[in-house]
Amino acid sequence: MNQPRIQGRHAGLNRDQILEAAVALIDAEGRRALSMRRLAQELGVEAMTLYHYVRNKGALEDAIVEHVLAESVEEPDGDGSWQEVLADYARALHRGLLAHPGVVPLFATRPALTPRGVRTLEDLLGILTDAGFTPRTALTMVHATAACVLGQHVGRGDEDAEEATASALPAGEDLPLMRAALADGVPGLEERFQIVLTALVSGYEATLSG
Amino acid sequence: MNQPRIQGRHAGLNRDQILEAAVALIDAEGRRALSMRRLAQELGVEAMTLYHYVRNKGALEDAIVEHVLAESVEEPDGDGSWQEVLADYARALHRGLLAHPGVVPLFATRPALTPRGVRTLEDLLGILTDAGFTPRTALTMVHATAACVLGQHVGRGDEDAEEATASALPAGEDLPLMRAALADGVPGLEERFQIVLTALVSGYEATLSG
DNA sequence: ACCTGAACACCGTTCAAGT
DNA sequence: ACCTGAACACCGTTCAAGT
Repeated sequence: MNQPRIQGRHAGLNRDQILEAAVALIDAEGRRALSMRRLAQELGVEAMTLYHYVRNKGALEDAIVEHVLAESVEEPDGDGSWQEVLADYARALHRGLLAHPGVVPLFATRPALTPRGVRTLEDLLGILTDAGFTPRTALTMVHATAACVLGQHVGRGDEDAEEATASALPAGEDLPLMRAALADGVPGLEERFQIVLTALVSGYEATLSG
Repeated sequence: MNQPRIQGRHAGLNRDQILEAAVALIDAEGRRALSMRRLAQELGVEAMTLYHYVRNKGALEDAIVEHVLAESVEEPDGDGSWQEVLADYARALHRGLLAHPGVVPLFATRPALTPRGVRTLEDLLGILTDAGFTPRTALTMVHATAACVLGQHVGRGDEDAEEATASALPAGEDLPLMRAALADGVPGLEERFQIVLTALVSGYEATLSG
């Protein structure tokens, strides 16, 4: 990556290389490590070079979000109940965010889900409307579900914030239920994801029959 | 706020003033405007002065999150079904985030919900365990619900990212369901919050009877 | 105790210039 | 076309010094 190179010569850079390097940098050193200068260095190039491929840092962050989404969420295969298809979609997003925890905060700032991937969305809407939801309700459900999944990942901060919660319990106070709840360890991300997904799907079912 | 003041004299600053100024600054100019130097200027003080009240910028951000939470979520009153109490909790958080959209990204980076407010949490657990949930499930439910609410707010970015979604629809493509879904305008934050809250509560109910 | 000034090692971004 | 160097207006944070 840090090969010296004759000045003024093409570096042979392209947009995807930049995005992959950016994601790799974030995965390795956290999102605070992502700066135009640092990323350029990682690519063996001067910072200004990057401005030939992205308008500015904001656009770079948008592109990173898109890149991670495109990598984890794929088009639903035709078969399976709407419940399974929606759950698969949620699980794919969940896995994508698990794989790149450092990019989660970028989702928090950037336009979010599916400026691209409209095709995937259309397919999802098809399956949901076939099940009896209106197009508008279906779209709201998909967006809402994605936002719930994202929400579970947000605020996990520097990994073991969860440990902190446990030890931050005021020593003196009388909090029997909190202590009982934490006896088998702090409920983690996976547990929250599971309970949310189950509840949402079963809640949407109730909407349909009600 | 910008009164001149004799150098070396006490500014009469305190932590709450700093936090309120910080939230006001974020509300007025967005979270990118929050810098130690800028906040200090707003308080008529030198940047370094702030370091007497907060360890560093990260600690300041944590404190802002706590401050907004404390302001919006209050202890549940004893009566009402667990469904109503949980919904009230979600609505309070929702309103708090609506009131301070600029702080939403801070929740995305910081340890999140309830380093303080453990009392509120204990009360919520009491109501949920009375209804038949185990303490651990109850805690997971509360955290998961809060994360879902937060998730709806995340990625709203600079307000009208939603408009962008509508106009970003590829002109040529055949997306009848997307277009039908968007015919009455893009489903907004409020609509997503509503559908999620309803689905979660009804989904949790199903867990209980199942 | 509380506040400041100068300094250090960083940022994103512009612009004109190199090959 | 693609890359660079210098410059501008910022950052967070340290440290020693003022009152």
